[in-house]
Amino acid sequence: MPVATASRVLTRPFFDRAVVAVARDLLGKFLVRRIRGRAVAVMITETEAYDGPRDRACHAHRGRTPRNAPMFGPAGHWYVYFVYGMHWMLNVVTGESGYPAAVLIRGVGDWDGPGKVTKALAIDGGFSGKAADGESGLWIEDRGVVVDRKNIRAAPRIGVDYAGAWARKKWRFVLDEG
DNA sequence: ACGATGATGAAC
DNA sequence: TTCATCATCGTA
Repeated sequence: MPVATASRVLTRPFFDRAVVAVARDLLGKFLVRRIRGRAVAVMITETEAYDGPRDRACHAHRGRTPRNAPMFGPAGHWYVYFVYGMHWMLNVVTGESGYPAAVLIRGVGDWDGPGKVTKALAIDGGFSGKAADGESGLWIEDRGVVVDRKNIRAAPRIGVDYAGAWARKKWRFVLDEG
């Protein structure tokens, strides 16, 4: 007899909203990675929003390229890219198709730093453009964790000083310990 | 404070 | 084809 689970896989309607709202709402959700039949789940504790062609910190600011193409696609898909010759960055696409926006998963569980997240869960560019679902082996679940608004801290995004005024927008969200 | 390390995109 | 840049991390 299966036990009713509080776990719910997040689908397109969750992601098909304004990117800043999605970034905030992803705190307390679980990133789940299937490896050899096992599901490894870790709670999302830090995110950043990248919002469209006008946001100078967003990769889509300079238009569509082969790399950032997934950002222009439908919400609920991964955008994964390689930086600094070493690290894979995991983003999930948000908003309506054609509008390039995505949330960077910066921290999960005890792993602070987007490069550590992908390394720990064996995530690489092969996921870019794939759907965030069971088929891709990487998805996000709501496991019933209730996040108090008071435990969410908003701060400027990391590593985007080149973006001028856009670098000062508080589009980074951190889940503080309750 | 800095070097590792290589894909990306824009310029030529 | 070259070149500067880069949504980072570990070590000093």
